[in-house]
Amino acid sequence: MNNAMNDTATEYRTPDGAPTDIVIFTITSRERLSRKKSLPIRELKVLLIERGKWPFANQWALPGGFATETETIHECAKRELREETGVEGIHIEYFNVYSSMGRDPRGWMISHAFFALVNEAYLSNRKAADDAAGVKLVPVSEALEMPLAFDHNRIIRDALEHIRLKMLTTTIAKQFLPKEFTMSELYQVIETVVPDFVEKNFIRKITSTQSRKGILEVVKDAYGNSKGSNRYSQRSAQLYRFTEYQPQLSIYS
Amino acid sequence: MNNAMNDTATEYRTPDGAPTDIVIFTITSRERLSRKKSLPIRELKVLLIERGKWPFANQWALPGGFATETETIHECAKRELREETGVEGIHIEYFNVYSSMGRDPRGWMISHAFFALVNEAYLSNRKAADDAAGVKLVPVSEALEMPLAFDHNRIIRDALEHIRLKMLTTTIAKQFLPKEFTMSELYQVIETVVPDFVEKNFIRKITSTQSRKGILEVVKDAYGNSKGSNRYSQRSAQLYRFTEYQPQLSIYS
DNA sequence: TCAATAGTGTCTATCAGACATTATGCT
DNA sequence: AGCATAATGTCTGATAGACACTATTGA
Repeated sequence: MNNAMNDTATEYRTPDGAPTDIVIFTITSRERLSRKKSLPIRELKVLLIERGKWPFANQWALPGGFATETETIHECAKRELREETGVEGIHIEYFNVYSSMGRDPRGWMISHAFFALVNEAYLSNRKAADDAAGVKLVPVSEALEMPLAFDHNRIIRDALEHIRLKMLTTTIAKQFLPKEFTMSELYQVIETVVPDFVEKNFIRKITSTQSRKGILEVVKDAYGNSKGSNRYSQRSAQLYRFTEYQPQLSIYS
Repeated sequence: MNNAMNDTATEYRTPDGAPTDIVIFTITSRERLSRKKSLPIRELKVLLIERGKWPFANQWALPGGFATETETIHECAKRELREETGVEGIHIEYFNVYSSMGRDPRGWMISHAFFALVNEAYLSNRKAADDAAGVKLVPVSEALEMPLAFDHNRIIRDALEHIRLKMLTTTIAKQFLPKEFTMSELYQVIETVVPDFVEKNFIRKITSTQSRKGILEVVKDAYGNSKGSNRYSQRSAQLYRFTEYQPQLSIYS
């Protein structure tokens, strides 16, 4: 049995670096021009930075940077996320490694790709400062069409596929929402990430279906009265929040 | 914005190697002693090799090896799998990276972990040759208790968590089954990987539930008669096979 | 006949999905 | 009143889950 692990590593050429790339997703929302009280237009965007140096100078790329030997890949990603957006404690998740030959003209680079989900509110203050510094939020559909540095188009495509799956099978939607939200906000967030999501009786299912009602809970005020919001409509809508509960999905049951 | 990606990589210390580790799962089945025609005892096992050299000489470890610059990490894993088990075209999937400091006394090693699901039949011929060469199949529960090399206990634990989730949400069960199988075989495989899986009306659900009946199809012979097997019972059981269909799971519908 | 597995009948509460209808409250 | 959003009523057929029951056939 020929097992390279039994040999010393020094016989081999070693990688020239272990960078991380982070696909930072956010959902922006803006009021519709026509009316004040109506559901906002939401858009899924990804944060890109403009490269200053070779390679791919002046091209747009994903934020990221090289890992050092004193940190794990995950710690590196968290650090880069903090440096790029100034936020911490945000949902960040590893999803794939990119290592094809020639993906980086600087040498043999094994890149570790993460995605992060950031609430628009966290980025808003940061945004003004970044406008001057070659940082922008781009609608995902546009980003996929741009000529990005390295294999970053591919990485964004893969990340998008991941968060679409996760949006439907986990409660990551909460990353894009305030703590308390209305059903139509939740529905819009899901729709924004997964465009072909259609669920006619959405409210009913969540609220009156035995097996699913554990996901959300009604928000009540100090007196036990249920709390509503009329941000988007005249009639106020019930506010909900996510619980800790994550349903077990199975194709066999 | 301090972005390391804009600097040249050569300013930094580089990793000493990019190994892959592969958690090769298989399900062994053996006849119950008491009776010939009865459901076999199935066990989830993982393939371990005995290390010959420093570090962790004579300790058991996951198979794997160093990637070279001319192959991707995924290609490396496939190659190692082929070298260890002699099989190709098997389900192999990347699931995490391990990079904590000091995980490998040889230096800064960023290890990429895969799991592979191999049908017992593929390994059986190989097994005799390997017995002499420090290769063995160990029940997963035992492997987790053994003092394995590196952080391989952790890697196996993570891999197990992954395949448990995948067993219930995808059709990877087919990797452990022959092309045509009975319901009780399928049920046993699921049970073996996910011990607390209980589904009383299993057969009925798969066969008569609109939304799920696309997963499996009844096997028919050349004359269109449905085909059965009486390997495990006197009364012959209907044979099924997986279709290409994978149901979409969602917590919201 | 028994043992071991395979498969069906039947019942109830719940759910999915469609569609119509009503509620709220600002302009 | 008109409007946009929120929420409920009502119907049909499908499903989940439980449990009892019948079927098959080698030893």
